[in-house]
This record gives sequence, structure tokens and C-alpha cells, in this order.
Amino acid sequence: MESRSDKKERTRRAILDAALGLTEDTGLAGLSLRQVAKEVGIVPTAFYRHFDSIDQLGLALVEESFSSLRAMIRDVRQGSPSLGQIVDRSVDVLVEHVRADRAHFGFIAREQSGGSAVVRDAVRRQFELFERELSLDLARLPMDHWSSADLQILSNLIVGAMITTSESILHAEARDLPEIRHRARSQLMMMIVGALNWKSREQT
Amino acid sequence: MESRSDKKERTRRAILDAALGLTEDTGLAGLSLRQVAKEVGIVPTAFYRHFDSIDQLGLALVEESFSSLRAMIRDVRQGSPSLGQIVDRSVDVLVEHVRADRAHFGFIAREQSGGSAVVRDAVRRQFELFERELSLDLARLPMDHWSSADLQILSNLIVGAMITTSESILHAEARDLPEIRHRARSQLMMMIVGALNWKSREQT
DNA sequence: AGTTTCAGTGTACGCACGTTCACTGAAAGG
DNA sequence: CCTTTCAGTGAACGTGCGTACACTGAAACT
Repeated sequence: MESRSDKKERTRRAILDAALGLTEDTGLAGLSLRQVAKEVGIVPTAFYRHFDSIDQLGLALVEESFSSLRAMIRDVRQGSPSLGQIVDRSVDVLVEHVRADRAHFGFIAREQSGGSAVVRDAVRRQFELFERELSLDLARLPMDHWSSADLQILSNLIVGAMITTSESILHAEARDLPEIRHRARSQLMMMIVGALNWKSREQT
Repeated sequence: MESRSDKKERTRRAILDAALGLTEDTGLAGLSLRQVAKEVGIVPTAFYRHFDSIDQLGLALVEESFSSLRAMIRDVRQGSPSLGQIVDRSVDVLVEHVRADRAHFGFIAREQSGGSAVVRDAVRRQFELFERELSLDLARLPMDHWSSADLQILSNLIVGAMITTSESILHAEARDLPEIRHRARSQLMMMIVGALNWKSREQT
């Protein structure tokens, strides 16, 4: 049987899912409480039993979306062989994750510069955390003697390229994927090779 | 004296400026015809004398914003000395332009993933043109034997980093600018060095 | 068994929106 | 000078919005 809190949780999920879907067309800014309620099958005022405002809903979606992103990076980490293969694996995992979870990636891309200030800031903060996390991963690569500041600069560059690539994947047809993969691999390779050579040159 | 068409042009400009300003808070999606009209000091219906719809207004703003971007790249081109100095000059010009023309850069950043499909697509098309243009500039650097396809991959990477940096500049306080400059220079350097080394290695 | 809690209901409100239409009055043009 | 053009007016419309309020009825608790 279903307890009261179970049912509440199910409705909450339905609201999140409906919002995520509706946001794809209009962005969070163009999302109305009434649309969501209609989609879920509840009366508009019942929305307030679950969220104080659309912004709070947005923050929950940010949380959820970045969980998905973190799952991705965890997926890359396990089984990380040679430096050359890391590039291929990273790109493959990115493409796979974005296509499997279009909604969350699209949400992040959109709301990064989107309408609500509080949601926008939350996305940015999460990206900063994500960059920091990635820079720790980079520290494990054979890039000895890099300062953590420099690793974050590289990390920032890589995350930026990742976002751009994700957006490409989101708008692409399936037949364009090989080209996108090739481009992403080349770019990641350029960044890593560039970082290694530039730094080793500077230290000479 | 002021002719009738002069006055019309002035009102049109006022609408564009008002829209550009109001968009900073809400995005183009959250912009209402009535808000714009109130700001300009005309009655809502008079808006239609100048634009068929908010989307058309948006397209005009896209046009305008990318003119500003192209002016920037022209500014970089003139006086381009050694490869090392190109990096410094490019970053300086970018920072300067973004700060002098926040509104247009912010508009591009926002509407790239923003609400209206037609405006979003227009921004993307303009970015593709811009990438192509940049790849022609890159071809003049001492990167012999690069295919134009590879140059566009590099160009795509650089433009992506440029957008990310622009967004940083837009949200930054003046005191954070030196750090952003440093980061942008490092990243641009990494990309160029990486591209040179990776390719020369591949050709060996 | 009796009471409390609370997710969801239904009505009603005032507001801002885009768009319509017939209009005005001064500039442009014959 | 008389006519045409046309940027801007002003009232009116239907719609969807967020939110308030009093409510119901079943689950949870004592």
C-alpha cells in the first residue's frame, strides 16, 4: 500500500518531471505554475504544498541536474588508463550521458544564463564546485609541479569546452555525432597537450 | 529641423535601447511589449509601427550585437605583432569591448540559449559565421598545412572560451579583472601552444 | 474511537498581457 | 492649397497568470 508521504513524494516527482519537460520549450522563466499543475493533474494551488515558489522548484532542478553531471564524472574516473585513452573515454562518456539525460543537461545550459537570478547563481556556484572537483582529478595526471591555481585555469577551460560540446550534442541529429565526437576529442587533446607544453616550456 | 522619418528612426532606436536595457533583467522571453512601450513613452500599439513582433525586435538586436562583436575582432586585427603579443592584445581588446558594451555582450550570452527559438537560431548562425571568420584569421598565423577543417575546430574552441570569458567579465567586479585577464591569457596560450604542438607531432 | 494533520479542491480576485479597431493631427507631396 | 500618408492615440476585448481563502476527506496519531 501507499502511505501518505509516499504519495506526496510521488506528486513532487511528477511536478519536477513536468517542469523539466515544459522548461525545454520556454525556459524556467516562461514556466507557469498553472501549466505545471495542469500537466501533473492537480489544481494550481496544490503546487504550494510542495514548493514555496517556482524559484524553489528551479533550485531543486539545479540540484538534480548536477547530480547527473557528477554521476558522469564518476563514470569517467573508473577505468582511466593511459593519457591518450582518457581523452577518448571522456568524450564517449560525455556524449552518452548527454543523450541519455537531455533534459538535465539542457536545463543547465539554459538556466546558466536564464531568467531567474537565484537559479542562475545556483547554477554558477555548482559549476565552480564542478571545476574544483575536476582540477583535483587533473592533479592526478602526470602534471607535476602545477600549482592548484593553474590547474583550475585549465579546469575552467575544459569545463567551458564541455558545456559548448554538450550544447552541440543537444541540438545535433544522430548523424552529426561522429563529427562532434571528433571535434571534442581534438579540442580536449589540444588543451591537454597545450597545457603540458606551455608549462614545461615556462619552467625551463 | 526634424523630418518625419528622422523622428521615426529616433523612436526605433529608443525601442531598441529600451529593450536592450529591460532584457538585462528578464531575458528577451520575459520582455513585454507594454514594458518597452512604457519605457519609450509611447502607447503599446505604436510598437507595431516599428516591429511586427518581439521576435523581430530580437533579430534586430542580434544583428546589432554581432556588429559590435565584429568591430572587436577588427580592432584586434589591426596591429598584430608577434604571436606572443597577439594573445595579450586579444585579451585586452576583449575585456575592453565587453566592459564598454555590456548590454550587447550580455544579450548574446543570454539569448544564445534563451527563450525564443527564432532568436536563438539567429544567434547560433551568427556564431558560426564568426567562427569561420576567425578561422580565416588563424590561417594567417604560422600554422602551415593545417586543413581548414582543423582550423575551424580550433576556432570553435577559442570562440567558446571567449564566450565563457565574456560572461566572467560581465559578472565580475572591477577588482577581479586582473585575475580574469590572467586566466584568459593562460587559456588562449594553452590552446594555441597545444594546437601547434599537437599538429606538428601528428605530422611527424 | 475520536482527534488532528494535511494533500488536494474550487471559487474568486485583480492584474498584465497581446491584439483589434477606429481615430487624430501634423508632415509630405501633388 | 488640398489631399494623402502614417506615427502615435485610446478604448476595449479575451486570456492566463499568481495568490487568497474556506473547504474536504482520508491517513496518521493518541
